[in-house]
Amino acid sequence: MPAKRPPIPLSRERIIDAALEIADSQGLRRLTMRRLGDALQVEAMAIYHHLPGGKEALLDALAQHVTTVEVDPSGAGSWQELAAAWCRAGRAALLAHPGVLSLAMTKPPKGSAAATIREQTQQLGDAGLADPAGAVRALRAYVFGSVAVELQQTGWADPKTQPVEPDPDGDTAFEQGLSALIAGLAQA
Amino acid sequence: MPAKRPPIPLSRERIIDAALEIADSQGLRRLTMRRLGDALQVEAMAIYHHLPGGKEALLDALAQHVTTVEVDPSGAGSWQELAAAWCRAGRAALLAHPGVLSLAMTKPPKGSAAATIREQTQQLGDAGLADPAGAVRALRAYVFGSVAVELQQTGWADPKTQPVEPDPDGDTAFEQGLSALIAGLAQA
DNA sequence: ACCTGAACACCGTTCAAGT
DNA sequence: ACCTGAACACCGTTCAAGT
Repeated sequence: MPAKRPPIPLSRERIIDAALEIADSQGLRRLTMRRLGDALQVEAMAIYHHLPGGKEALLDALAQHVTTVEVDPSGAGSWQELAAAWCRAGRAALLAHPGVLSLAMTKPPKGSAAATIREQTQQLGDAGLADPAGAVRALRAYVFGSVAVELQQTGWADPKTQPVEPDPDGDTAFEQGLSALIAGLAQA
Repeated sequence: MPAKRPPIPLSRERIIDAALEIADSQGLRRLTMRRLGDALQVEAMAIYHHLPGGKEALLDALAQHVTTVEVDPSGAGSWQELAAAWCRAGRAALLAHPGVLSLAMTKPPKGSAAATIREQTQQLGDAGLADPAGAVRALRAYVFGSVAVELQQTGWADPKTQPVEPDPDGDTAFEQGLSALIAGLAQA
């Protein structure tokens, strides 16, 4: 008979991971401090010790987690390729955690999420784009929106249990719209 | 002293209007069956009589309300103008009720919302666009996303009380990205 | 037919208390 | 320092009961 395993100490990171798993598999509505405590083998109240802001801070952290992305600009030959790389990375991060998309789109970007936007703007400016701030705004809008539409279309509704299979239709639709938008930005 | 005014009978429409007002002014998190009942001068339980699906049905109805739009195609000379008209109408409907944007983007379109998509696709096909379904998907994505980004930028966060003032920056950013996308669709 | 009151299982969060 | 137990105000929803 195995001994009772010593409890892994709670941490901000473990809390966020467990919360993402619950939101993705059961929907944001079922992400509850008490359920989160259960998943972490701990009373719900213990969470407050590691996340002082309570549930609101947890939701902020989840939004930040799926909107923080890095792209290495050295691989891209033109601002068009660079913009496309940022968009693909952003889409992948959002699709990885469909349960918290609504938070990602709703919460104003803070911390690492805001840093992501600044870096993207900087890189596109360096790559020679005339209005990088406007472009980043348009590209972000497209990424958010296309992921939302894709999840609507694949039938991932909030409380369902469907894992997100990579959707070839979603891929090509995304790439087509993306080329269209980038082509349009080049003419502006 | 005025007499106690006779209670206006409850109706699905009054319920939805009151719910939108609460969500817009106080945030979706504070939209509660009990608070909704208070706003309607009625016990919360009375609502179930008019909205059999309970709160889930209410949220569906709210999403439907802000994603249902009509556009008269006779005013547009080209599919480009027609597409722009649909996008502006869609954006206006979403901006009118910022509190339920996350529902609009998350819930799969049903009923009149689905009908809106079908009609838009039909009209753009009639106007000569080659792949109307793909175009509508890209345009919807852009509208959803740009409204989300605009609301993030104007600082409308879920629980705040800010009314949505028309944002000239949002207007021009929207129009610029929109022209870019439509121009790109023309080349596809 | 339409609304209410009481009840149930469940929330988020506090606070004092344990170790 | 880190976690627990009990408590409080508040949820969504049911069901029998009122009118």
